[in-house]
Parts: sequence; C-alpha cells; structure tokens
Amino acid sequence: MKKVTIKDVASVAGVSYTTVSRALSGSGDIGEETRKRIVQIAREMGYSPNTVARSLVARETKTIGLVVNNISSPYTSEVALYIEEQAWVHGYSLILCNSCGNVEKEQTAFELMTGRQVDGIIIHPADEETYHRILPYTKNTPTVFLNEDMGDLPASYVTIDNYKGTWMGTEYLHSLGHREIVYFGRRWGKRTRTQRAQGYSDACESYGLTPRFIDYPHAVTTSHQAYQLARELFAGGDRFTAVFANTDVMALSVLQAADAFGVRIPEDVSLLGFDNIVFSALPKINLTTIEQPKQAIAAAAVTMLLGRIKLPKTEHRSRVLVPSLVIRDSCRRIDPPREEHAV
Amino acid sequence: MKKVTIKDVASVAGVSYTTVSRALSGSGDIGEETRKRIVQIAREMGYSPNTVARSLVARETKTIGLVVNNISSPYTSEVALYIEEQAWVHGYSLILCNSCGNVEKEQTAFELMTGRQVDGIIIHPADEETYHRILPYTKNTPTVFLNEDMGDLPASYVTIDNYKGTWMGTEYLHSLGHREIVYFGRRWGKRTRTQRAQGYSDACESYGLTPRFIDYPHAVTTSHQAYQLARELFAGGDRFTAVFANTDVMALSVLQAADAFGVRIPEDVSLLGFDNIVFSALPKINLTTIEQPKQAIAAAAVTMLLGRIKLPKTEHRSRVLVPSLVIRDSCRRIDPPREEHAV
DNA sequence: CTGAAAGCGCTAACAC
DNA sequence: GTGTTAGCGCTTTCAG
Repeated sequence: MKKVTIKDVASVAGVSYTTVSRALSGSGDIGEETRKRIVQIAREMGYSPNTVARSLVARETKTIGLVVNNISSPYTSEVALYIEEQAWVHGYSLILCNSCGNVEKEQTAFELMTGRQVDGIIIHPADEETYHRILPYTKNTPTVFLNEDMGDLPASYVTIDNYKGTWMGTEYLHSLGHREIVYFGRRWGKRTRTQRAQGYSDACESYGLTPRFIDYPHAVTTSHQAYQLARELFAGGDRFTAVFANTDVMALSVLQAADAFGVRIPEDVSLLGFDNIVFSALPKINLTTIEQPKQAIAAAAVTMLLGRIKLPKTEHRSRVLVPSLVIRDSCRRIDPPREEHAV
Repeated sequence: MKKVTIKDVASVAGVSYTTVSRALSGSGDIGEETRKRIVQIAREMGYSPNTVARSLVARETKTIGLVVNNISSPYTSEVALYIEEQAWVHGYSLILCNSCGNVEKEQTAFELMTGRQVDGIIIHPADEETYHRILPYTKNTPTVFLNEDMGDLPASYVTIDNYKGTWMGTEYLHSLGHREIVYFGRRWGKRTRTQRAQGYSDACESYGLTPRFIDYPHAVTTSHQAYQLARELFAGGDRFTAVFANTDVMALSVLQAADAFGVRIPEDVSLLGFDNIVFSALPKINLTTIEQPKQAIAAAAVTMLLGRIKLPKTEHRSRVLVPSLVIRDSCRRIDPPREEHAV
C-alpha cells in the first residue's frame, strides 16, 4: 500500500509536480481550470499531503507539546481536554507526555518534543527544579508554564492566585467560627504549593490563629498515600475543627479516612478542598472547595503560547486568574470556643 | 536563535556531514577517535537532531495517534495514562485527539494524524459508523480499536467481554434476591453498548426476570444529562429494587438523583456500576461495580498496535479481556418477593 | 500561468 | 574510515 505523493498526481495529470503543489495548497498563481482538474485527480487517487515533509520546509509543525504530571488526575485531564479543544480550533495538534512528577522525564520530554520540532510547549511543572532543567530547550521553543507562578524568572505562565485562594478559604472557615484549622497536604518544591500554604498561614496570622500543617512528602498525589496520611491525622488525637486540604483529591482522601474513623463531615469536622474537580460536586461528597477556572486557564495558556509562537521575541507575560469559593456541604458553622462570636 | 544542524557541526569538526550523521546515530563504520570528537563538538554546540527530517527519510515517526471521546472521562484518562506509559517505554510518542463522540471529528483526526505520518492509531470509537468512516485511512495506517468488539469486520481490537460483564452483574443482583432490576443508560450505535444491554437482557431471561431499560439518547455521557435521566427514573414511580448502570459515571448520577429523591442506596435500592473508575472506591460512594482491567487493556492495545506496525500484513487479531465483579457497598441482599428463596 | 531547480535536515548506498 | 551523491515529499524562488 504505497502512499500516493504529489509526484504521482503530477504524472497522472501530466503537469509538473510544482503545479500540483500549487493547486493543492491553493497558493496563488494557477489557472482555475487546471487547479480544478488537479484537485479532482488528487482526490480520485486518494492523495493526502505528507505533513512531515511539509513541516520540514515550512519550519513549523502546527503541533504543541503538553507535558503534565499525570493525565489521569481529574483536574489535569479536564484542563487537558480544554487545551486540546483550543489547540484544535487553531489548527494545532497535541503531543502528550506524562512526567509522573519526575524532573528527569520532563527533561526527556522536552528533548523529544523539541526534536520533533513542536512549535511550542505547555508544561505543568513537577518541581521548582523543572525550570532550570528545561531552560536550554525553552531558548528555541516557546514555552508556557501552567499552574505555576514563575515569579521573576524570565518565563511565561498562566496560573491562579493560589495565595488568595487559600486566604479566601481560611477566611471562610474563620467566618464559620472555626479557630482550629489544619492545613492538610502542604508540599514543597513549587511556588504554587508554597503560596497555597502561605495564604493559609498569613490568613491564620491575621485572625490570630495558629497555623498547623500536615506535610505531604510525595511528589505526586496518589489516593492511597493521601489516605494513609489522612489516617495519621485522625489517629493523632490532635484537636481541630476544620481541615483545609491542598487539593480536592486530598480532601477526598480525608473524607475517606474520616469515614473510617467514624468522624462525620461536616458535623464533627469541616472540610475544605482546592481545585473543584467534577467529583467534588457528587452527592454525599458535596465538597466545599476553591474553584480553579479550568476552561479559562486552558484558553489563556493556549492563547499565550500561540502568541509567543507568532512573536517569540516578545517579553514574557503572565496571566493570574482568580479562584473562587464554591460553597457546598462539607463545612458547617460552629460556635467559636472563646475569643468572640461568630459573625 | 537558529537551531544547529548536522552541517554546522560538520563544518566545525572539519568533516563531511555524513560523518557527523554516522557519529551521532552510532551506526557502524566510523573511527572511535573521530566519533568521540564529533559527539563532543555536537554537545558543545547544543546540537539536537531534527526528528522531522529523520522521519522523512526513515519513513516512520515513532508516533502513535490516540483518539478518544473525551480525555476528561475518568475511565478514559486512566487508560490514556497507561497507554502513554507503554508507548513511552517503546520509544513512541502520543498525539492526542478528543473526538467528543463526533464521527466527523474522528475522521478529521484520522486525516490529520495520517498526514502527520503517525505509525499507528489507537481509537476508542464514538459510534458504529466510525469504522466505515475511517476505513480509507486504516488501509495505510495500522489501527487498533479500543473497547469495541469489531465482530467480523476486518479490524484489530482489544476490549473486554461486555456481555459477560453485565451478565455477571445481573447474576450477582439476582443472587442477592433482586427480581426487579432496571438497566440504566442503554445506548445504541456501538456493539459495546448493545452487548452490555444484551448480557443483562439474556441474564434476566435466564432467571425469568423482565428486562427493563432506560435509554440514554446522547452520544457522550455528561453528568448533567445522566442526572436528568436519573431524576426521571425516580420520578416515574416505577417499582424496582436495583439499578444496573451502563457506566460508573452514570451510576454516580443515579446516586445523586436518588439522594435528591430521598431514596437510600443500598437500603431502598441497590446500585451496580460498570468500569470501576477510581472515584467509585470513595467512601460514601463505595460503588459495587464491574471492573475493566484498564492497565491490561492499555498494554494489550499498545502491544497489538506495535505488532501491526512491525508486521502490517498480519491477520487482524483481537484480545477480549475479562471483566470482574468488585463488591463494595451499593448493593444489598433483599428478600425476594415471591418465587423462591435467595441463595 | 507553469516548469525547472534548489533546498529543508537527515540517512543510506556507493565510491575512494 | 570517510566523503560523495542521491533522495525522502514538499514549497519556493526564479525563469520563461
């Protein structure tokens, strides 16, 4: 089954293959008569253009790379869906790669993708180190970072205001009368994580509360590991009236552990998540959470990347979208123990 | 920022660019001395091979296309993760495309992907019509169908025994004493769907039960639409003691609707799902379901595709994996109304 | 309006 | 061992 090329069409049509190229790419100077005839013949012969060859001369592949930690994470897969849709609309295809939270694999992914001449890359970085690791590749390939505030680094990114998100969440819990809130699943290594922890921490301070953290040692959230950690939380015997989870997936694990320990949510302890994945809206889950505007994030990332592909020289830009509080049923009002009345 | 090519390296090294090619691709005849020197120079110059050019001559891209209905579906994204991992292990990259359950878009995706010279394609078809629509492309590009029994059609596929799955589920419900089981979310257009419905239907018949179907008119499952349908189910006032949902996502919607109507699961009605997505294991969800071995499916699909890429002439093959029952808490034993005792 | 020729970056015969 | 040459499929000057 040999594939039919432009030359095959040319010889059948009895013209030079240049003419065929022109007829097919619709570029300018060609007789309407011959054009139609060639297009017709090409169709009959089942011709389909070889994009690889075309890319080689055009020096663009109309392909963008997407590297994420884990495509099966609900948050990520939802964003990936929107990114693919946006890319598609603009005539771009997606090459997907899971880094598994591994910086080495991120680097390999960049090597592979730049080798494949992708026009640009969107990366949800695994770690703080990521930036430096992939820096050499970003010199030649426009890159936008997803969900990560790159601060002063020369990098384009779109993210949300994580600091504000956790502040907002803490504020909400405080307004419900909670004074003993533990932050579950703090991690290190990325600004996003630090900022989330910081927003909570600063809010606590401003309300005169003592921040308390449960740190999560692993790079990628797995339900199982988060569940183990949540068990320790409840087994620890510490006092707290609310837990603010670093992500919805973690919150779900807390929910599960609470269930195992006979702790009722929200009667015994309130639970607040972050991300607003679809399953958080489920009945009996009904997780109150901080929403990330996923569709807007995806659209902004694609738009930004396409902009940089067109004008690579432009200064780096950033878009910081705002999260919002989605109130469902996992947090309840309680009577604050001492200082003051609930608002 | 011009990219450095093999020629640049050659001129710096003072050799012909063929030599550089040989040095870099490590193929055979070249002096160990010069090889090392060239590799060194290439590294210093930041050379990175242009895979596009290489693909053009090699006539392979080491890329496989993956087209799915919706990457954000939990089942799909999990399978996609495993597929990407498997592909990666074998040195292949993934081009991802969402068909959104749309046959037109599937066709466009095939056109695009074959144009990009992918070495093969894995497709989770949207519809029965899919096969015929993409047939012309499969002539030149090895294709394996995912999650769809292609029957006698000349096509390679890996799927599970859906018929057995629903039979097994129905049998289980029957064994718990259920005699009025409704099948929620039957759809048309794919064998998979028909087979699921049929397994249930035949099992009912063999147990002397009357099959009852709630049909789902849409192509892609959205929680919202499934929820609406589930509401109608409970609003209808029909009698039933168990519902067997076509997918876990649908089961979750049933759960939600039940909640809204004050119907308790499993006290008032038992609920059985299909797929075993991660969230079904959640506390308070704890959905009993038919498990699809996702990792095995992914591995089989990649293996099969790679096999066909290597030997395209081979006869079409199929792998039909077996589903299994995962018992959790959403189905309970009841006293059968009349005929006989529960086992 | 159409054809000839060059070349995108790389590999693979085939010489030397 | 290394260089020369051709060519993968296509687009794009540049002539005519």
